[in-house]
Amino acid sequence: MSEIPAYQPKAIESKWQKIWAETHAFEAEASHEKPKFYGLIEFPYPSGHGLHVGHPRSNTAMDIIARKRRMQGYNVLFPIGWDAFGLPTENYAIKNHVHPAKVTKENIDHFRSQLQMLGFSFDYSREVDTTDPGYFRWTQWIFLKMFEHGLVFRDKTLVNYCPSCKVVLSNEDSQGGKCDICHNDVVQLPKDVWYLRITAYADRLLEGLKDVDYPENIAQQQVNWIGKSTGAFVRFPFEGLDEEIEIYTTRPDTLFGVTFMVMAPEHPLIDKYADRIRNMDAIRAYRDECAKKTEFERTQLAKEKTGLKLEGLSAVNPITGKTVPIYLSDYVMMGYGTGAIMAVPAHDQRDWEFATKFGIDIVEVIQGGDITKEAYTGDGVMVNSDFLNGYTNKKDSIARMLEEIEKRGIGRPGVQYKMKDWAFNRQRYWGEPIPLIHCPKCGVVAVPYEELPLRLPDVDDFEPGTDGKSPLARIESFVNCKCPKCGGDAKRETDTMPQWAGSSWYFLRYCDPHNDQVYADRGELDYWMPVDWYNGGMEHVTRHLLYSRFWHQFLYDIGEVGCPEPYAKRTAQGLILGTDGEKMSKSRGNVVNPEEVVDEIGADAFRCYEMFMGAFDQAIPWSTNGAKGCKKFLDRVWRLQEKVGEGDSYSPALNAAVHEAVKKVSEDIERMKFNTAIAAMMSLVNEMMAQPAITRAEMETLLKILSPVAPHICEEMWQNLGHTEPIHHQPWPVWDEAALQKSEVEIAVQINGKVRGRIHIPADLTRESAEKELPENPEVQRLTNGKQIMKVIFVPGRLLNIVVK
RNA sequence: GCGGAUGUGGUGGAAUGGCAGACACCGGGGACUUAAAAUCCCCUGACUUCACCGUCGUGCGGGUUCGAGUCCCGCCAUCCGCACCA
Repeated sequence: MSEIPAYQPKAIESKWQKIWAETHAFEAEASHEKPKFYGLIEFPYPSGHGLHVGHPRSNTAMDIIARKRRMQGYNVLFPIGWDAFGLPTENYAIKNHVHPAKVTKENIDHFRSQLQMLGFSFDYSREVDTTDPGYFRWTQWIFLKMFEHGLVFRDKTLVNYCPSCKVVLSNEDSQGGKCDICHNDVVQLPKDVWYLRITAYADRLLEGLKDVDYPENIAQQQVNWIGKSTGAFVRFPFEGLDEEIEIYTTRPDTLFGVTFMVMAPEHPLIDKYADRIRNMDAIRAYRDECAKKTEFERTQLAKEKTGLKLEGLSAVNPITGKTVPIYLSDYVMMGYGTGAIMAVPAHDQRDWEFATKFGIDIVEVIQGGDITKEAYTGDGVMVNSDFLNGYTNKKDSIARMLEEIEKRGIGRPGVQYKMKDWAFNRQRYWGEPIPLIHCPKCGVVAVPYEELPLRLPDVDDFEPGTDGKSPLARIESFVNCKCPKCGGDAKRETDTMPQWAGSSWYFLRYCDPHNDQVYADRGELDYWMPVDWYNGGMEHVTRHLLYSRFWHQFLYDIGEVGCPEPYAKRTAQGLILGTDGEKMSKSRGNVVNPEEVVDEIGADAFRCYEMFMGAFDQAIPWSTNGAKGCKKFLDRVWRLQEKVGEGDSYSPALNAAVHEAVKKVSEDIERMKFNTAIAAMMSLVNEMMAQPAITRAEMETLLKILSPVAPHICEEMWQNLGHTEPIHHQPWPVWDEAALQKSEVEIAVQINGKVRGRIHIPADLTRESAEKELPENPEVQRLTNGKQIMKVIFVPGRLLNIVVK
């Protein structure tokens, strides 16, 4: 035992980070002999602000798992890269008159150094950057494959448009009517837009969830977002016209209760028959009114139904032959179903409200509620419904009605999804150019594969055009080209891909990042894929996680990858909040900078606190004092060096405690219970500190199980013990169940379920003999105090409960 | 409205139906020190008590059980996501 200098995290950490870099310590092995482990975190968007303490939570967790896997003998792929296209960089570039490529490079360098400061065991040799032409060449390649297979199409519809960012947004990017980038209100505009047909994969995206290990809330959120419903399309003829209007309903069995129909204000059939409609002026006024409403007004304030009747146009109920009036109302959306509904006010609350306001008949077809007060949506006996009368079961009545609908040829069963096709083009500069060409003769033609990558032209004006076009549209040399098919003059598509394009397949590129022949060698893909464990944020569940599953499923379908789902297991971390319990943001001024924390307590203590502060999947406020507590813990670990003796056994109890800690830490890391794993190590260290001496083996085992959490200090102490091989090459310790066994245990004695005392008993006492012998124990005798014993319950190692009268 | 989660000391949080509050933070007391920092030791859910003992205690109300923070039924509150989705 000798004098040990104080723990100096700064020196130790930079020393080991340098050694790891020089020895390429964490690069995946090229050989495919070992079992593999592919651990993934969402690659960061390198913003100008750098990291705050929330970002490393995911990285630290997966780093711990990756380090443990290496020690368990796996060939580990734990890569890092940069999701670097996107609007914040472009906006920064515009404001400061620098090229986004330059900003991106600076930001990446800053991010990389921040990550290295924290000692993550990334394989930096496999870094990818989505803005690198060598990367986005393959983003464009996959896009063209989709184009080839009919998954890319152009359509003029109402789209989400952010007037502030001047871009069209997907549904996923405009959730809640707010722009995902600037959080301003999104408006609905009719526009020509490129779509990816993600709805063709809606069922696959649902089905695939059954074969992967996702937490319930993530799977459920995807299910809700996809929003599958089954029902029927039914056609109602217009009275006196050779034209039908189709509706979608989930309750075709209520067809006899239809008393009116409602069309979305923008429904195209209205314009088609404008000359027959007598109140077109009023209709146009109503449309204008609806278009002006914000999302908030439409959903929150519009409890009161608005609308008006179509004069001069009505429909016929195809099952009853009765005339049905048609109304216009904005509670019916053009973007879902067919943009028109059959209204059954007795059994749909929205229809009920509308009917009540406009004095329309309400006809009951399902008994069980009071339809004068509100719509009845429960089950009941069907009435007023001809051949359906007497049905009591929803499933049966729907099946019967579907049969009838098909027999009469007035409709068909059908499925609807809330999820919409993915609006894929952005009218901005800093993204992958869409490799399509508009030829006046041939139409839309793909850029030939051999011409990829289609590079971004170098310009110095990135301002989005006022005409709703991308800045690329102003560059003649880029726009004008020859049609690859006919050789005639043609023009390039000038929009770029959305932020989510590059991230939809990056996990595949990591498998073989430097390949310039294919996006990744098939042998590498077959070895590494699928990702074994993917951790990330909840905010990506209905965007990146859905999009990338879609791209991967497509690649699987065309035989490019060998597994149908990209991620075998997905987990998500909770947010780290500011010390005030609010979400960290620059505007709130509660951002904690990791550099300052590391400067004060070191990266190891920082990592330790990130994992110790609370349950991994819960949101937790940052505590500066809590972080310091972890520094104190590592100080104690460091001082343990003074206690390492030459003997090979000092305390059997401590030896058992070491085995217990190995077991607890091994199991807790797998369950992402990092907080209790660290608590177990703290307890062990406290116990060790209380000993006069500990053995070298005990010290070494502690260092091994602590090393994934606090790698630098453990490498240093490992080296101080005289080792020349690094600790991350050591095998993960195993615990000995036998060593956990104690000869004697203390159990609680309960009387009628309340703890009254404690006794020491032999650990191997069987239930049978315990229940017979223990009531004789003097302490138990004292507690039962001569009362009549009704029942004795013995839980080995836990307690004895005596029921007395 | 629909879906998901959460509710435990002053704080963050532990707890396969089996000793509630592990492990920390904060706070209090003591040791060491000229002093401070660091470190070490002790106390720290509430009420009662000098102390032991005892009583109460996991959002609220019921229930199941020898035994409930945990399971069941009914509420309340907070957070997140979606939302006039036919």
